[in-house]
Amino acid sequence: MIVSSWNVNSLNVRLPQVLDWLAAQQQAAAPVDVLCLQELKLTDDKFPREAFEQLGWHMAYTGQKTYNGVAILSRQPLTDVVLNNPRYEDEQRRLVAATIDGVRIINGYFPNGQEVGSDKYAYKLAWLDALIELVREDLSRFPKLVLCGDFNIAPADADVHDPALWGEGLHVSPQERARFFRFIDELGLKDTFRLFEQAPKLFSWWDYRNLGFQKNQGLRIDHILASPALATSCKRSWIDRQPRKNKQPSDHAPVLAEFA
DNA sequence: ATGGCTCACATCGTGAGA
Repeated sequence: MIVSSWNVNSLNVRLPQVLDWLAAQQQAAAPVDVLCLQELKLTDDKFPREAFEQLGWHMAYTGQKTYNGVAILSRQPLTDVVLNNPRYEDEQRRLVAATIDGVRIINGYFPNGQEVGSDKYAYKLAWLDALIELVREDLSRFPKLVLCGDFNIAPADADVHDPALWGEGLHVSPQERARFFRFIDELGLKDTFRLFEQAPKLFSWWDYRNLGFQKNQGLRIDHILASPALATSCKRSWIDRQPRKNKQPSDHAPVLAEFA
């Protein structure tokens, strides 16, 4: 099973690119089985369900106008679909979970946080705390579990193009990183990307401004975490930079992980 | 160097993203 995650920054704008990307993956030796999307920026009635259904995809999604919105597309049917975190009252549509072929998939668009110390930052931390409890609970029911999406956290300095520049700011602050590592150290999840030898300076997001992509001034903030029972079968984990080279690209690139 | 770009909006400047 290949699981992928892509913050598309408006599914309205990016739908043709998503369809192109999926078609290209179909040509690969091991095609994508699951695609988790974030930042749909559209309400459920505007979700392009038919476009995906025609291609045989099953899906679950929850969206809102202008902001947020998440979806899971799957070749196999989804069961036990949960929209949002039942443990956290939230107007913002940031979480969708489903079980696919015995694997629990939790897809999140984690809050940005805007600025360390702001109200939105406090919301980010509280949202993370509630997610940790949700994942803890799900792990007891689903030994094979994936937590993926746009975490808006760069876990380590290796995930930052210029650690000195970013300092302890948003996406790299100790409080955000501490929560990321609770998934790892406390719940036992593995950052699939770091299970393998990787080249330096590989990122999943680059600022639109100032030629960020061309200069590779990016962050690795999109992640695929896997439970211990699943991580043992992880064969590779990588980032597909290709779509970031598209005309009118998302500022994020898809991340992928293959499980035997 | 905090801007620069891109998106959405009961748009034509503003807020948000990261």
